[in-house]
Amino acid sequence: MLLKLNLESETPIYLQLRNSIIEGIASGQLKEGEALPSVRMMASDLGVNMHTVNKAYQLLKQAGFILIHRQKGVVVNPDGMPGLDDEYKESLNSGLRPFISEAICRGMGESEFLKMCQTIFKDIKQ
Amino acid sequence: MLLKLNLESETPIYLQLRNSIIEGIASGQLKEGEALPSVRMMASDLGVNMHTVNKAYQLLKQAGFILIHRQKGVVVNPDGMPGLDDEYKESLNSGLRPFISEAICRGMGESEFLKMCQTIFKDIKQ
Amino acid sequence: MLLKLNLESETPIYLQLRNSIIEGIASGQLKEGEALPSVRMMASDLGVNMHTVNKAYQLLKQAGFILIHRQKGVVVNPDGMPGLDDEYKESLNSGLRPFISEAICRGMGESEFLKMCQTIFKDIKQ
Amino acid sequence: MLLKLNLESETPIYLQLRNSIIEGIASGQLKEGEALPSVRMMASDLGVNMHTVNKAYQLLKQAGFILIHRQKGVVVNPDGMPGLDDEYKESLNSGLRPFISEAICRGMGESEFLKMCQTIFKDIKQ
DNA sequence: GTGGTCTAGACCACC
DNA sequence: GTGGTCTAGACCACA
Repeated sequence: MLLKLNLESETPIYLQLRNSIIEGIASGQLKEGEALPSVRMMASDLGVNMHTVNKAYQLLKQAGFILIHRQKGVVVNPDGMPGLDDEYKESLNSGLRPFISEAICRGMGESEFLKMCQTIFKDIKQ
Repeated sequence: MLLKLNLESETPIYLQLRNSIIEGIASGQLKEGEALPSVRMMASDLGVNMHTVNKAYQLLKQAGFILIHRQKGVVVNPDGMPGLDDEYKESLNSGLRPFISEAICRGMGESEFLKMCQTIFKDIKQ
Repeated sequence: MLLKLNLESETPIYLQLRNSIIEGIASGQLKEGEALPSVRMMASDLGVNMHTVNKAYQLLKQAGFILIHRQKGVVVNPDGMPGLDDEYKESLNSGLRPFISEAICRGMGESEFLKMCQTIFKDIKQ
Repeated sequence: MLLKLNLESETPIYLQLRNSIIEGIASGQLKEGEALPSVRMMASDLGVNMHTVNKAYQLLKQAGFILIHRQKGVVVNPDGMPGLDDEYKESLNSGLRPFISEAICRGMGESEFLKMCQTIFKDIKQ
């Protein structure tokens, strides 16, 4: 799996990394139980600091997307992904709200917005 | 118009402010041409620093949502909002992508996601 | 003579006023010895504060472009315009420098820049 | 590269700084990809506040002259300078107009004005 | 170490 | 009164 980082983006690298891995899982490129490169390996591959990769992994582990075994390394959680609890729905809601507000201001209709979402869905699932 | 800030959020205050004002415009609570409180006024109302409010205003000005007259103060852009240019669409796309990836991972179906968006649309427009 | 003000510009109104009057003289629309509206008159015509017009007039008077008689009112200096002293040349030089620097950075050639100046010359002189 | 500031000038420090850096790029003293001092470093060098330097950097970043990496610091945009779009030409035109008007009033001929521009061009490019 | 954010308080230009 | 500029000093996120 190829990870794309934009070192000049406003988004911190560790978040880009987190997002890329989640997108990899969503798209099926990373399957449950599949191994991920070690922290050092990925850091070296991407040319970023080890701490940066570690931070992304810790975020993913804490949310339940991956498991980190001291010896066996890092794997996509074989017991399934974290679910749709209320806390997540609430955070998703808060996260989307500013995007939708701005879209309305700029004159984007609801249907156009939904269409864009559908396009992204298709694009991720391929 | 009542603005709600969460001083303990990870989102910087000036961005929360920016988002709240955009939502206010989207919802129609703030109409084109309507005046906004002066930087000092709003800062005092919200209990934050003048410069924090100013930063939010500058962002909104730069994007074309508001006009800042040196003396007359701040008004919602009476000539209409910024439009749907490609640059914006691109940024919207990039911004939504991580949310959709995570939603897919967590087992949220496309229809459920779209429904949530529709709910937010309704909620903002009231 | 019709003065055009942009109340939303970054440039202070009194400077826009000063510049417009100078351009009027340069273009020949205002001739030496010709009368200008009184401070109150012009302020009322333009819908701006009296002090603002006064500030523009004071600037023009100090530089020698106009004369202000307590009774007779304001006239374009009938004894001719201020000349090309070294101080002015120096200030012109300093003022143009940033424009030329940026033009170079953005890839505008010297000839293209000079052409733009010539166009402005023609446009003012008509 | 040596920057000269005039703390008593009417031009705000952050603008002087912006102009100096642009002139540095135009003259070739600052090359594309070259690093600039950190905000704190430059502030300390110049004896001004960090925020003043930051404001200049933010202006330059927004216009596309430099890139700001959160950790690596500031560099002259290695992908080249911003181009000659219509918006810039318009602003250049508006910026030059008052200078040309005044030059005409003061009896400076078109050729003399163009000559001065050429001199500045040479002076910057060296 | 870097830039990002926030505060507190000051003076000035403009109208 | 408004926003614009500048200072001084603080804490945090990031790498």
